[in-house]
Amino acid sequence: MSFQNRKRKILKIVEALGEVSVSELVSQINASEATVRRDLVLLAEEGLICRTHGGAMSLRLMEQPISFAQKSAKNLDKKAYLCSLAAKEIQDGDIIFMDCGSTVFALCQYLKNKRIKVITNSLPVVYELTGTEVSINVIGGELDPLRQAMHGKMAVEHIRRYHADKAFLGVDGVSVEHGLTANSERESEITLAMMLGTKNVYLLCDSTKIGKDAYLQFADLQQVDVLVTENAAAAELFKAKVGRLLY
Amino acid sequence: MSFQNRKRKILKIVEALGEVSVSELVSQINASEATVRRDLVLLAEEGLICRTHGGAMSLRLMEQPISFAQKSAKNLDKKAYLCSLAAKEIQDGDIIFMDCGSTVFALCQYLKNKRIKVITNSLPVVYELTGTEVSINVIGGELDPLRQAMHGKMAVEHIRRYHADKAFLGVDGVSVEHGLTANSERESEITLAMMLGTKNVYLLCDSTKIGKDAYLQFADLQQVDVLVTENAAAAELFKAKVGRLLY
DNA sequence: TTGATTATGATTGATAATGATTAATTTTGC
DNA sequence: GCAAAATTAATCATTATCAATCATAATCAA
Repeated sequence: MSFQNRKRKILKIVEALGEVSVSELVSQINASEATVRRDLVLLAEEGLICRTHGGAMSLRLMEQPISFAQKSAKNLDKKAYLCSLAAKEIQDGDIIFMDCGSTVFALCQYLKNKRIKVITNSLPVVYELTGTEVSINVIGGELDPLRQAMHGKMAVEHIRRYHADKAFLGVDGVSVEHGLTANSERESEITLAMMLGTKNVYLLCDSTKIGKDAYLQFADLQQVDVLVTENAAAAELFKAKVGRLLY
Repeated sequence: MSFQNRKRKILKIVEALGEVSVSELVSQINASEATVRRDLVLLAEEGLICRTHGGAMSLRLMEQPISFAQKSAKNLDKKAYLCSLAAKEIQDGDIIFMDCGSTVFALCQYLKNKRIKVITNSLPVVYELTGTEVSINVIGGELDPLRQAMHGKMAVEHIRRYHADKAFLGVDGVSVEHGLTANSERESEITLAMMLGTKNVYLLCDSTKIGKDAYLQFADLQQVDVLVTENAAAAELFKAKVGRLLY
């Protein structure tokens, strides 16, 4: 079998199983351990798989699910900046949706003295805003313990019942080509429901998310009224696509 | 299994459960204690988890200093006793309502290892049960910052959508003459809604509540299936009025 | 054909990962 | 505050895996 063919097969197997051992590949493909190893090294150099001790892993599995605290610590100054921009758009009396992204969470600190109503499915947001001027409406539903947020059918229905002046939303990726993308279907349902229940959709996006595509496309750029980011250059890419840019 | 994959799994488990023991990880993952420990050390060095004596914690939980457990220290032994009674009534697979009283909150500690679904409007209950075996459904609605619970029309509607096997409820007062009474109208709405959506209504009542009347009567004793208390003498007063006594 | 080149397989010493053991440390119960 | 119990870090032995090397076979050009 040619190298090209083996490479294809190996990639397929790795993607299908997530993780494979060298010996497993040896038995699936008709080749010696030495050959399989050489192939794996080459594939890893091309950045197509992740080499592990004993075999290989798909890159998909490699991206570690970082914790919420970590996520919110990441790019903190970027987030702080774009959140301060976003916060200026919020007036007393506003009713706003906030979803469960870490960027959106960073917005909390700018809201504490505002007399607004926040409707959210994010427990960290709830914790952060309890005991402040903000009045909170918690979106009910099944608790996703990993994301510390409520998801599911009931949550979506809850959102449908309300109408907000503004929605502040996060995504896992946004690009001119593929619009808004997310890694989790359940999470994107929530984000989408909030978009539909709001006059002014604000997308909070630090530049690490821009140009990146996550696995599920769930909305178009046309549905975004204001794109808030900290990177002017990145923002300009979207000039014609979204209602307004804020940076 | 490769280190990468173990790392992923460990992170996932830690994030989902909030806190895990080494032995638990050992049984979930196929590896020795030594290996798990080494992994934990590495993960901790990367700042992805927080190493504890005996296991690991998610960073998220590390940051939450407030333990609602301490808040409800009043009549703790009484409550503990009657909660242990109540907990025995709960089987794996049950779906239960829990309202936002402090007595009901005390029940949490007996539920952590049960494979049940809890539907609740109480944030302390949610916090306490996150990271345990229990699957949680959060009742949405307006957050009452004082009681740390969701109330209002939306919350009542949320409850109406569900049906539970058992409801564990608290009251501010209960007497043979005036039945179940509460100090807060909004809170009693929730309790009542839960009663209506359940086959088996358990009323958790330490003896300080018995014979006492709060300002609003919202339900009759006939609607209570099981009265759980720690005081046998007080309980006997209700013998003819409720379905069953547990003390 | 022949010589060079490449791909592959086999061998082997080196390296890495793991599990068991044990002494040290921390926690817990009194 | 001390002793018992639990947990850990450190060490070592074993095993699995790897990279390097060499040998062989296939491929190709001259």
